[in-house]
Amino acid sequence: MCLHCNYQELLTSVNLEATESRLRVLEVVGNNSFPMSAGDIYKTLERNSTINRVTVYRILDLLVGSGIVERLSTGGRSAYYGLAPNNFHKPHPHFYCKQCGQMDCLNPDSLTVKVESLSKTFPGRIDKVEVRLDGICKNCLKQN
Amino acid sequence: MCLHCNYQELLTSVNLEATESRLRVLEVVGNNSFPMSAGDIYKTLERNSTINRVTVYRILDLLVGSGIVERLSTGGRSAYYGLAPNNFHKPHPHFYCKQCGQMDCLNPDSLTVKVESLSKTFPGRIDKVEVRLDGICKNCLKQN
DNA sequence: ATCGAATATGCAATATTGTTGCATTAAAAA
DNA sequence: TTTTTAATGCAACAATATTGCATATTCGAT
Repeated sequence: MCLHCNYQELLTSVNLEATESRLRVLEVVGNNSFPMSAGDIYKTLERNSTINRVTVYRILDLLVGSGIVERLSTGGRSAYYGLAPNNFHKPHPHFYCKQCGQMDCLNPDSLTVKVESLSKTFPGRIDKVEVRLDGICKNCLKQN
Repeated sequence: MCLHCNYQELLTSVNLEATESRLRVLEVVGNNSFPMSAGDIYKTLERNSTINRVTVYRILDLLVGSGIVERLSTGGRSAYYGLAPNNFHKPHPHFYCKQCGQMDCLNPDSLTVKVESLSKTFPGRIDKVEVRLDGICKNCLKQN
C-alpha cells in the first residue's frame, strides 16, 4: 500500500489521462504489498466490475513505459508488476517462491549492489538493475 | 566456451547418461560465451542434424535440475540458459538488451551482492540469487 | 451543449513459449 | 538375446502476451 500516492495525480503527473480503467489497475498494483502478475491483477479487477484482459495488459505496458509501475521478472513464466521505485520507495530486491509463485519485497538494505564502477565503463545503456532471490517461501516449506 | 569441461564427464558426474542429444544440447550451451534461449539452442542444433523441440526443452530441464546448467530470467518473455557456476566459473551478473535480446555475462566482481546477513534471518529457503541489468547494448545504441 | 478528432477500451484472432500424454526407439540389465 | 528401463519424437494442449480492428469514450474547438 502506498500511502504517499494519489493515483489520480500520479497518472496526470506523467501525462496520462486518469481514466477509470487506469485508476483501477493502478490501485490494485499500488494497494498490494507485493508484486503480482497481470493475470492476478485482471482477476482481482474482475471481482468488482468488468474489464478486458487486453486492456489490463495495455494499461500495464503504459504504466511501465511511463515509469510509475515496474515490471519484474520472476523465476516463473509471467512478469509481475509493482509500483516503481520513487522518493518514498527505494529500489529493493525481491524473493520469488518457485512453488507458490508468491513474490515478496525485501528490505532495500538487505542486499547491496554496487553498480557505480560498472556503469562508468559499460558500453551500453543501463536502465535498471534487478536483484531477485529464488527459493521456497516459509509457508511452502512448512507444507512439505 | 568452457575449456575446463569435458561434457561427457560432466553428464556422467551427475548420473545422467551421456546420450547424443544431451551432449549436443550441452555443447551448444557450453560452447557459447553468452546464455541463449531454448528456441535459439534448438535452432542451432537443427542446423546440424534433426532434434525435437520438446527434447531440447526436456534436456534443458534435466540439466538445470542436475545443476550443470543455469536457467536465467530475462527482461523478455523467454528464459535463457548457460553453464551453471562452478569452481572454474564464478556466479556473475548479466546484462540483457531489451532491444535485441542479447544477454552478456558481466565480470563476477563488477557487482557485489551481500546476501549473508539476509540469509541468516530470512524465513524461507534461498536457492539462488540473480542479478540482472536491463538496458540497451552498445550495438543497438549505435543503430538508433 | 454539439460536433469532430483523438484516444481508450473491447473483442476475436493470433503469436510465443513451454508442457503433457502417449507411442516409438534406443539403451541397459538380466 | 530377451526383458526392462529410459530417452526421444510427435501431436495436442496450456499459459502468457500481443495485434488488428471495431466500438465507445473523452477532449477540444466552436
